[in-house]
Amino acid sequence: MALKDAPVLSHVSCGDCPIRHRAVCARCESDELVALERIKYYRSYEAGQTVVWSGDRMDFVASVVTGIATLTQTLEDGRRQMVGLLLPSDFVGRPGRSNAAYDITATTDLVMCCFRKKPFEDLMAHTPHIAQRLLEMTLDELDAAREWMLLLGRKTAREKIASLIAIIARRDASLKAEGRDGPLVFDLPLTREAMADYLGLTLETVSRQISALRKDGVIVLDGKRHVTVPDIDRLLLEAGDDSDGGFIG
Amino acid sequence: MALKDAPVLSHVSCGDCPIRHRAVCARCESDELVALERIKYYRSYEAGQTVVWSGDRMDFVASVVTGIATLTQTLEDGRRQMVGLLLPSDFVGRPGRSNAAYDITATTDLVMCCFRKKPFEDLMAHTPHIAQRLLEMTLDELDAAREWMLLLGRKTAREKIASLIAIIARRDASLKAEGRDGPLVFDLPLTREAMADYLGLTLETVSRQISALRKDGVIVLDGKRHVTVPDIDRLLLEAGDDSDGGFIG
DNA sequence: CGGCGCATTGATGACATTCAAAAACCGTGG
DNA sequence: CCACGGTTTTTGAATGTCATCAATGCGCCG
Repeated sequence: MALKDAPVLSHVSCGDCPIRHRAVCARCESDELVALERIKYYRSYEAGQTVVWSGDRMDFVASVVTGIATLTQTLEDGRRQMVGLLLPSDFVGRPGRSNAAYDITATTDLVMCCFRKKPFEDLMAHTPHIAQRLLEMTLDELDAAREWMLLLGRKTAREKIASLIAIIARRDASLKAEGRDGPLVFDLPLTREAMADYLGLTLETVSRQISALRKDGVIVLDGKRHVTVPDIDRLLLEAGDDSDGGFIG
Repeated sequence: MALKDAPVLSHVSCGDCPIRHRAVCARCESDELVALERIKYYRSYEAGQTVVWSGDRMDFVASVVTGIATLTQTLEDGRRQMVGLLLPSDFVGRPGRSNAAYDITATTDLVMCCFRKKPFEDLMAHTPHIAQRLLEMTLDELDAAREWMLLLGRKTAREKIASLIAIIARRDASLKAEGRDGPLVFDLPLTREAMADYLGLTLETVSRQISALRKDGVIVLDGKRHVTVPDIDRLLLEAGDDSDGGFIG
């Protein structure tokens, strides 16, 4: 288990950072990195902990180093919708805004590399490489949000589940950089309830559709969380996406 | 055929541009504006025309000057979801990408201020004010997309319609900068079908819910498109949003 | 073992979709 | 001015998908 006794990690050199090449600092030269290094600090959260509540003052921005966090919105009567799934290297918070717009929750044990907002903004003004990278990341997130909107607005429950499993499978494969084909094997990092919040469904429907995909042989389950995808193309077909599961040039 | 007599508008000075203070050029100094002015050109499209198809090569970026355009995604079987609603001053296209990710359609007559991508990217590299503004606009769009995700995933048909009308009403009021209260009056700039694509509904459901809101006195219709909102708070209540309809500090 | 959290399964019903038809609207041309 | 055809919108009835309510099962830890 994770961070029992280390709410703040010891200082890790940026050169050794696992997200060095993907995070907001990806494009920085070594002198820029030194400046970032000077103002950074780590925070960790246990699975289930809330990082900030929507509307609360938030005096820092951060990169996810390890673990997974979610952004969610809530209607007064309790209906919840996840609007962001933050994986390692993703950026948290918004320069130029002082209060959080969403609830941020750690769904696994989580470590973030934080910068107090003011110093970060000042640094950004002098460091185009940071602003450039942040723009690029934000545009990617916008694309992801739009893909997600298609899912929420137009896909069936079964397609939603298949899509989510495909997304997780793809991410996992890219991380492990596995051999091209052969069955994919991974763990679902989300509870049924979190999946429901992601997909705009109830947890019962999520459970039913997962069972259905299992029954039809699209996925194989070992326990609640451990998944094998024997045929990724079959899964993508079920997801209803454009043939290729495709990316843009 | 398309653009009867004005495929390219006469050159308008940036100083006189109606979106000068809100578009991607908003922060530019006069010398920066000159550089932009040198590479800009206008294009117009008639209502209903497609600007580009998803996947097509797109060698320019642009700002909407007047009119409304939409971004939509389509599943193979024809299900469509709008993922962006582009109003005057909104930015179209993505620096660093050569092909369109979405269908872009003019839903009204449309004028755009275009920049060929390469010169724009070069200019952006030397002009932090443009990149800064673009980042800010992209972050705003991301927030809007997330609000939209909540709508798509969790709101009922009636709430979706009320939300859309509220969004249009708010935008319209901010444009006309009207007296605080008193009934709001405006036109819906979208067909029932476009609303359905926006909201993840069928056009029949859109029609039914609009009728229901009319029957309940939440809105007053004059013809198909002309709307009066006698009580904006009532409408916001129907939209199911956070009490204030609110913004973040 | 017993209790707690998470997940599955079942029965029922509400809400939105689908299919179908009628009505209202718009521009055109007589 | 009105008639006409095409398009958009409204309305109706039947169907289906997913939500809701409720009970049961599973795994884990004290």
